Amino acid sequence: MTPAPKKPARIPLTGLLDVALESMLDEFREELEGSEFADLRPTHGCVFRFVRDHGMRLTKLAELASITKQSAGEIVDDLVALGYVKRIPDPEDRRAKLICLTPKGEEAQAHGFGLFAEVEKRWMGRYGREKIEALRATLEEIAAGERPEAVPELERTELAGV
Amino acid sequence: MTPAPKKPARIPLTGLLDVALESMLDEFREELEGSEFADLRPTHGCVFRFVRDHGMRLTKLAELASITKQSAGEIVDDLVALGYVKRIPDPEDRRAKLICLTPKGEEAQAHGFGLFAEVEKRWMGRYGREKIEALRATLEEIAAGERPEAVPELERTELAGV
DNA sequence: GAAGCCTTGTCAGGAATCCTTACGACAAGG
DNA sequence: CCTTGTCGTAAGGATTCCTGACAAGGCTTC
Repeated sequence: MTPAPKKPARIPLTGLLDVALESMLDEFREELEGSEFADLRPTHGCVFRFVRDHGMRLTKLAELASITKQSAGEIVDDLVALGYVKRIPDPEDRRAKLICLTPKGEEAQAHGFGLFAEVEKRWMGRYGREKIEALRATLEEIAAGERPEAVPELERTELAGV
Repeated sequence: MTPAPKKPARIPLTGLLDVALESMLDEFREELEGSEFADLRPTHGCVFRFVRDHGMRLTKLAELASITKQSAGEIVDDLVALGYVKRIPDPEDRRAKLICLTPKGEEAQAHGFGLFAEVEKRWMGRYGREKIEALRATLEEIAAGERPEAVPELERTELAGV
């Protein structure tokens, strides 16, 4: 009588990934709401996620974020208006502009990364440090395998490890 | 010389979850495109994800999918027009209707679940059976902890296991 | 260096998705 | 009944993202 009466019908992994992702983002957004960067909307995240110190071209950002240049342009327009990013001419190509974080933008990025780290630590307390670390390790491997260009941080780490 | 020159700055778990989720969905959608159910759009997924044999009310579906009743209604309208679902009066409440899968809808759901199982098996070959199984186990625990109502399959499994 | 072609970013228009507000129909408790 | 709340729907709007087209600048080839 132990086995289930019907086939178990495993829930798709995508459903589990989605629940985990959305739950984590909910915690993040709630905390961001209460911060001094409450004027940032979810859409703006792709910029803070991908743009680093040296700046990035719009086309590259759009490619990484898997959106069109037009959409990326609108998002950047917003962030420029809010004072988080600026466009500077690309010294290597007079057509292009580098999207750079302003000091305010860098503060926001650091704050956001800090919030994410807090949420992860909280989940470690909730589900076990080792499980979350194993989860991260596996996900890093998957991300590096499926979409390495979207996780440049990992490449550096890999290089350091080799 | 082993430690990194700068702080590692861990990539947020949300970014990793996002890459894994989108990669998996990409594989799924590509295969769905080539199937007989190519007229299904990503938005329609929430219905097949949550509606089971006995049917479900619109309000409940909207709550599970974290969207408004109006949005859910539009999606259901679409699927009714495509012949995947039907609305039947709820015998327990004359205001309500139960959203049920038609035979075609059940075929599509089974096909979709099969595709997801295939993708997962493929990832097992790519990243190791044990890692993917551990990933699933941890994600199931997280999903049950963060949003149990969105993964009813797990409740049943838990009950059977207890 | 001129012609042709590619890339960069932008503009214009539209499609898709989801929301807020409001409402009629029905249910449940007094 | 009458009030209150829930179920589903209608109408209109906001957001997000897309397709198509374009000028400006770079790149290749002759």
